[in-house]
Amino acid sequence: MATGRTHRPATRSRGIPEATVARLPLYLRALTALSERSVPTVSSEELAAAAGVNSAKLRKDFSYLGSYGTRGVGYDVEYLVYQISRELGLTQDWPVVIVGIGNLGAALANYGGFASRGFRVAALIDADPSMAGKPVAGIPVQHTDELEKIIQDDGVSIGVIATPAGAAQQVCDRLVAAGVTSILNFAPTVLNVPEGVDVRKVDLSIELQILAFHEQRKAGEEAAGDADAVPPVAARKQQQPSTDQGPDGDVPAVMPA
Amino acid sequence: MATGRTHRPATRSRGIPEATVARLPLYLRALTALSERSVPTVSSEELAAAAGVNSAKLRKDFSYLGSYGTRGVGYDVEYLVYQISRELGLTQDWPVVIVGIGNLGAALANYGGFASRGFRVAALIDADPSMAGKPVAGIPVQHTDELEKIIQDDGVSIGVIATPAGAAQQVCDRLVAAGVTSILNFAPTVLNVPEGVDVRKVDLSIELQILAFHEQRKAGEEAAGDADAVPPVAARKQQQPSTDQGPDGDVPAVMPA
DNA sequence: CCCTGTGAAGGTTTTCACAGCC
DNA sequence: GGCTGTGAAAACCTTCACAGGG
Repeated sequence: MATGRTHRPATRSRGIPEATVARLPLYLRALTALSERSVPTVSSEELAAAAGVNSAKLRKDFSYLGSYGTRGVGYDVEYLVYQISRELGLTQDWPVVIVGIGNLGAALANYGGFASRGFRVAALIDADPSMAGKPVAGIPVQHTDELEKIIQDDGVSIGVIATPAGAAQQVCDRLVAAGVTSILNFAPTVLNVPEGVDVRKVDLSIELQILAFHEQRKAGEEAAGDADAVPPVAARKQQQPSTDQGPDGDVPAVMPA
Repeated sequence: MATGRTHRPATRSRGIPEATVARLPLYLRALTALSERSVPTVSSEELAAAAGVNSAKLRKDFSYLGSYGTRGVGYDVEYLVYQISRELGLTQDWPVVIVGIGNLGAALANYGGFASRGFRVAALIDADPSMAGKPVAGIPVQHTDELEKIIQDDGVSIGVIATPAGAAQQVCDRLVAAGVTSILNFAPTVLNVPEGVDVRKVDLSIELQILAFHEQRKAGEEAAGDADAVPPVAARKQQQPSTDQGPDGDVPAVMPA
C-alpha cells in the first residue's frame, strides 16, 4: 500500500514541496485578479491576504521558484503570473476528457475556470446512448465506445471521472489503458491505478463530514468551557478577524500507487 | 493572516490530529461497504487497502480514538462504524442549506452521500426568482429572501455555497449573520469570515492545475532521464502495482480565520 | 503466531526572526 | 525604511519496528 507520499518519493524533482505546489494555483488566481485591475506590483503581505495564507509561507513558497521579488518593493504581478503559470505547466494546452455527464459532469463542462487556465475540454463522454450528440456547454456528448479513439487522437493525458461510484473503476481502467496518466476523481470510490498514474479525488461528503466534526466540537466546547452562563461580552479569543483562507497543509490527495 | 492551522490552535481539543480527522470519513466509507457485505471483522491491513492508506497510518489514526481493536484478530466492523460516526458527529442530524442551484448545486442536491451520513438538505436557495418553487431532487427551490428565516427556523449551522464567484462573499456574509458556522465553498474565491467560522473549499481548477504540474514533470523526466531510447523492458520502478489512494497529508482546507 | 497499539525515528511543513538589498 | 529571501526552530505528520495481548 501507500507507495509514497508526494508522487515520486520526493527524489530530486528539483524539489518544490508538494504543499507549495498545492498553493501555487491560489497565488495564481489572486495574481490574475490583480493583473486584471492593472496593479503593477504587490507585496508578500498583500498577496498573502488575497490568497488567504500568511506572508511567511508565501515568501517561502516563492523562494522555491527562485528570487522573483524586489526587496523593499514587492513582486511584479505580470512576471509572477508568468513564472507560476510556467511552473504549473499551464503555458501549454491540456486536453481533458470528462466522463459521466450527469449534473456534476455538466457543471464541470460549464465551468469557466478550465479554459482560462490552459485546459481544454476535448470531449464529453457518457454511457447513456440517448445522451449521444446532445450538446452540453456547446460540446456534443459522445458515447463511451469512442473513449479510446478520442484519447489517442487528441493526445489526452488528463481524465475527469464524474460517473456514479459503481462505474468509476471500470472507466478508470479504460482511461489508463488508453494512455491517460492523470485522473481527477469525483466518484466516491478508491481507484486502483498502476504505478505512474496520479489520482486526485474530490469528495463532497468527506468535506461535509470534516465540517461536522468541527461543528460538533464547537457545540461541545460551549457546554464544557462556560457551562451555562456565557459572558455576553466579547470574551472569545480573536486574532485576525479578517482574511484567512490559509489552506494549511492543503495537500488533498495525490496518490501515485 | 492565517489565524492558526487546525481550527482552535490545537489546544486541548482532546487532540485528534487534523490529518486523522480528514481520513476518518475514508475509513467510514470502507467500513460501511464491509458492513453491507456482513463482514464481521477486518484487519488493519485489509481495511487500509480498502481505504487506500497504509496500515501503520490507519493504526495510528485509530489509536487516537481509543483501543477499539483486538490483537491477533482485528477490528469489529459494526463497532468501528459506530465509534467513527460518533467521533465525526454523524450520529446527529445536520441540516444543510445549499445556495446557488445551477448545475453544481443540483448535482449536490442529488448527491446520495448526504442523506446516508447524517446530513439533511434543509433547503435549496437561489437568487433567480424564476427558479422559485421548481423542484430539484424533490425539494422546491426557494428564493434568497427566505435565507435568514430558513436558517433560523431549521437551526442550520452548515451552509454550502455553489454560486458564481461574484456572489459568494455576499452569500457567505448573510449565512454567517444568520447563524451558520461552517461553510463548504465551491466558488473560486477566498471567503472572509469572522473568527469561529470554519470554511472548507473545493476548487476544481486547482485540482486540475496540480495534476498538470505532475503531468508536466512526467513528460520532462522522460526527456531528461532516458533521452530518446526507452528500454521497452520493464525498467520503471514499481512498488505496489495496486491500491494506493493514501491521501497523504489530506488536509484540504480548514480555515478558521 | 498473528495482529494491534505505540514509542521513537525520520520527513515534511510551518513559523520565526533577521540579515541583506533596494 | 520597507520588504524580500532564508537559515534555524518548532510543529506536525508519517513510517518504522517491535513489545505485548489474544
